[in-house]
Amino acid sequence: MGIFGKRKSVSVQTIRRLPQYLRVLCDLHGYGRELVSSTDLAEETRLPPIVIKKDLQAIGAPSKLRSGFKVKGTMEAIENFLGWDNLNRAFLVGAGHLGAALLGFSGFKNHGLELVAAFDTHPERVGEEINGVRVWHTAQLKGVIEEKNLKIAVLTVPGPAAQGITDTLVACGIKAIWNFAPVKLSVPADVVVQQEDIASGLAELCARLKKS
Amino acid sequence: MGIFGKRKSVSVQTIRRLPQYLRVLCDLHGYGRELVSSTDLAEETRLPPIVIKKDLQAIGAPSKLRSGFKVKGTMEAIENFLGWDNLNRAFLVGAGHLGAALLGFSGFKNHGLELVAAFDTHPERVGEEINGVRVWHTAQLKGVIEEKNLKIAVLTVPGPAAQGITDTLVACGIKAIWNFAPVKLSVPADVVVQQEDIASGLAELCARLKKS
DNA sequence: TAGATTGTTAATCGATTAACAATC
DNA sequence: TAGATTGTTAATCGATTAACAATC
Repeated sequence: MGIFGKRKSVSVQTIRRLPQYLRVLCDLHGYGRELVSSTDLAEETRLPPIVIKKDLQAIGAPSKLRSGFKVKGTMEAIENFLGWDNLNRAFLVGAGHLGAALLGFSGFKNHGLELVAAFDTHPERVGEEINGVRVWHTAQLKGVIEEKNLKIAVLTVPGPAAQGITDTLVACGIKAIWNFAPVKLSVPADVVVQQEDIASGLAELCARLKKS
Repeated sequence: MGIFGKRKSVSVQTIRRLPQYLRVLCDLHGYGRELVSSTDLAEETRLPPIVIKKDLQAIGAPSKLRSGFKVKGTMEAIENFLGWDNLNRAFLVGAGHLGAALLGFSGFKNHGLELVAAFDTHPERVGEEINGVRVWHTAQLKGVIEEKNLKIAVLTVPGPAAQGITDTLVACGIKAIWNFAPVKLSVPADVVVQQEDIASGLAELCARLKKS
């Protein structure tokens, strides 16, 4: 964001496609490819080439006229745009199966997210380590958050518990919540809530299945 | 779909919002409410009332002029539209943490999906029951699928295994795949693949966090 | 009646798509 | 040169939003 005011904002649709590009670029980079055209990327992602060209242009990905986009530079542009070039330390609340699945997903480190603590209320989970991450009792939330100065929460608790935990998180000064519970959370305007609703995907699947 | 040809198709955006409405309607129905206006629903979901009105009109939800939409009838309209009024039997491949999380999610029964089998290659998982669902060895895929006449697969295997399993599934005559692996699957045109990409949500969160 | 609401049509907005110039 | 590609502008399309009539 320069001194000349904000540039035209990038659409959510574009933002949500970026990780796809990043995965392909990462592979290509591994093979030693230096340039890639939008038609090449289109083949891999099965998106229209023009969409890809526009998306990459929107985030200012470097290119060579006539030859395509620079693989390494474009990776860096995406990572920089998403802030994935430095790690955000985050923590997880609700160390059930879903929580454990997320803790076990090593890919987050490449996505700017490092889970450094987990919380749960089940006595048999508290004190455990899942994938090297200590599980604390939820009662210790405030203390650990403040000590480690954490600002991002991943919420994988059962629906009925979500709003209560959220209120605590907000009181602790959390700035972002990635919510996997199927519940609309009430938060102050300055807290970012990213809702992950698995039912939406299922609905889409079912609708497409009916139509086909 | 009447004999006069297909009605104007409902947008994916609308489809993905339907489960939200269904949840609120379900609550209201539990309280005995019979009618609900789009402004009421807007308050609960924090979507613009006009969006809700349009969405519900698009699927032909019943209403009473001036009084709002009929709670029970609208629930039925959504469930019917999504095919959630009768259960689709499905199975899961990959009984790790994420798979176990999905098997443990009882909510699917209200969403038209019943997981009746799971598959994995880890010897210590095979033969187990997770939430009452038997885990078979992946080698038994074909036999079990045919015996139970299953058409819908939920894929929760590691990325590198996804395409291989998919080829097997396609050969078994599967019609739909709900894919949680961050991999674009290659399938014939008549197989529906619903891609669930967790990185998209994270990208959106990170972009919003940077902007705020 | 007044007011809140659905029903319906029109206007707006922005994402996608197309077109074509520039260029190596 | 010819061809493939980015760069850039314009056209299209469809979702969202607004407006207002009908009505109980």
